[in-house]
Amino acid sequence: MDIPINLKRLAKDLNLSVSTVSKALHDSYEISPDTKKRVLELAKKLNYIPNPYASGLRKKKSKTIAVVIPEVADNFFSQAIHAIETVAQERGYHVLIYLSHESYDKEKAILQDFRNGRVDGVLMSVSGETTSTDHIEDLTRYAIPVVLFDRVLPRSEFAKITTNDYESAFLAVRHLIEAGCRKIAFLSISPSLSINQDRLKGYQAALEEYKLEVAEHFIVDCTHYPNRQSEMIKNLLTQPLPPDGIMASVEKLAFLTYQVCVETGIRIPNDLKVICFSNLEIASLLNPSLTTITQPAFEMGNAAATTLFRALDNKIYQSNPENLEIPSILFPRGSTA
Amino acid sequence: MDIPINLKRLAKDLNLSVSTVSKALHDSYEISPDTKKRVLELAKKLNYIPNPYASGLRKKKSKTIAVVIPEVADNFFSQAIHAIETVAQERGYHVLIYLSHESYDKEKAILQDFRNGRVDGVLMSVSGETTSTDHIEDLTRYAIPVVLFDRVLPRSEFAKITTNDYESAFLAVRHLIEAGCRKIAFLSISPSLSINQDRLKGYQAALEEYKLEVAEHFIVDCTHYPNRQSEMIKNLLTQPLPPDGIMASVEKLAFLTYQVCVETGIRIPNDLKVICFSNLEIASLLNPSLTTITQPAFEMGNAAATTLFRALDNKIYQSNPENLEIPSILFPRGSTA
DNA sequence: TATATTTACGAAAACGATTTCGTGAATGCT
DNA sequence: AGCATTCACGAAATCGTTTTCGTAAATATA
Repeated sequence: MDIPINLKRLAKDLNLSVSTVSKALHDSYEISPDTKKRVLELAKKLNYIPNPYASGLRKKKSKTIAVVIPEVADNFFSQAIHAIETVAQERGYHVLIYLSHESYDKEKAILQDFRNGRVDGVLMSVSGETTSTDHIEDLTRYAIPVVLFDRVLPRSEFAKITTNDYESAFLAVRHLIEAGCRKIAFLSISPSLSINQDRLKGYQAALEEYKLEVAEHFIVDCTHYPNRQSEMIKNLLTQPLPPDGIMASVEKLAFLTYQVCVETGIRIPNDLKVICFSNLEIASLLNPSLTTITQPAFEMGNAAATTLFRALDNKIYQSNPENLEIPSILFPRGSTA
Repeated sequence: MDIPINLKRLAKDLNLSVSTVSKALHDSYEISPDTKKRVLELAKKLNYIPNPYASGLRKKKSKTIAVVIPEVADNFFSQAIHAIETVAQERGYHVLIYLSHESYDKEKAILQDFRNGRVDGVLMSVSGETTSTDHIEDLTRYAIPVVLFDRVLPRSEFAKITTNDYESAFLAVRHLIEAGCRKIAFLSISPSLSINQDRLKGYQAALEEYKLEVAEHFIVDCTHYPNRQSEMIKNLLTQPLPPDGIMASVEKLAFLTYQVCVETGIRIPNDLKVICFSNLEIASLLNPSLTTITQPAFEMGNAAATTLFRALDNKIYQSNPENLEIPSILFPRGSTA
């Protein structure tokens, strides 16, 4: 069993002091070129890796960021993580990942743990239960920058990376209307999230613009009892006056809609047209191909990470928090033909 | 700007020594119940969080594991991460995530960095370029347990969590044969991976069992030039004597096959039947619904994490490394009807 | 030549928590 | 009462790096 190489070991082998070795490795002007060379050579030969806990303790920097998200099962977050990890790796940072499982309490506990130096910064998409910003402000009071992405808290003082949820929803509903829909339902989860409220407002605005009625029972919140979602959609679609268009706020509800339609014999797009926010690359391979509002997941992850690192570079945090909106793109496909 | 609470601060407020406070927080028998209560109350009130870098340095434990995977864009790894994070969270561990981007050099560099205490253990699925085990053995020489999952290195001494790739591939090809296929092609990436070799062997064995010819030009490796994969599949399918069945080793190649078929007018399943290893929940919604060999991604992630924690609990690492095989399940659907 | 400055390094003090060891006071025992 | 334990705590070393400060020797300056 090998024991790790540390500065003391290098110093002893080279007949130097620990401080000299440390300075040499940091290319300090205090150290002669000769000594630097000797040190670097031995360090390389013995494969010296600095102990991150020791230097983290001393420098009060962890070179680590945290990514806190509700779930990873979603395609959006997979792509976002991909982008984030790539940016972090380029900058020599490490990435801790945490799932809040849509629970505010868990999210809060996770953030709590960051207050004593575990991470230098945080990227977060809030849980469906999160409405308060207290737990996040707690962090920023310890000078830990936080960048929210996708699911953000509006009117908060944190940097935010979002997509144009309102406009996208508006355009999506207009797309349904132009395809002939007159009774359009809105499916969502986590109604308290601003992202969902924005989409709902876009939905409502489009209906009003076209003088269509906004019917309360066509706005379906599928948050609770995840195993009853299918049933709720079925009830919606099999009522006496069913909708002829579905706008789903999340991928999963569109898939459930597809399944319910298979079960009940409702034909897409003939009887019902479907559009949803999604990041599925193979939406075009579905039966029928699914019209999506595709969020720029990779770009948003990339922007979030870049913004965070900018905050970490300027020691001054968020004198002027940056809010960035990256537009989604509507891809018309078979489900709204 | 608040400054973090540390033991010194607690000690001062309580008129105690730092060591007494530390012991009280660890419920040491040396400390009186009264003092413990005082300490715990103040710690709670001031929201004391121990500095992980200080205690990590002292205890030589990071309470952190690393997950090293080739890509996260795949559904398999999303689900595996989900399981891993959940297990880790239960046990109070933190999860660092790293992408090797299918590069051996990157994978090696990532593992290098773990040699000085950054993590207590590693979960890994190797890159497509990885054939040597040296960089992993390096880690175990520093008493850092490694559990490989899904893409493992055969005949290595590390704990391994796999699925039954050989049998699954065999059954998949038999399924194609029973559905009427006689000219079955095998699509893969990363041919050097044992996981792919096992699948290939299963494919070959099934063909031999049914006295079908194993044609070299029906074994297509799409590893290089990712943007030529589509072209390679097209060439395969439009040759004079094209295959009537496709067995794809990874999800993505099946999707590309679908797209090529749309372009070329080849009908699935009439002209061509398709089966693939996949973790897509909505395979049944594709056009046509896709027959899959579904890998137990969540279970494998769960098993890998559990195995790693078992190794971390017994200080004795891998006196007898555990190999676990969790079977995949074949779901017959429209693409092989 | 005498003084000032630069060069190149080492000693030691941090960082915050843990742990070993030591010790005065309280308690037990005979 | 006299001795041995136990109790409850504090001092100090330790983990490995970084960084401040101090200082001999070498060089530059007047």
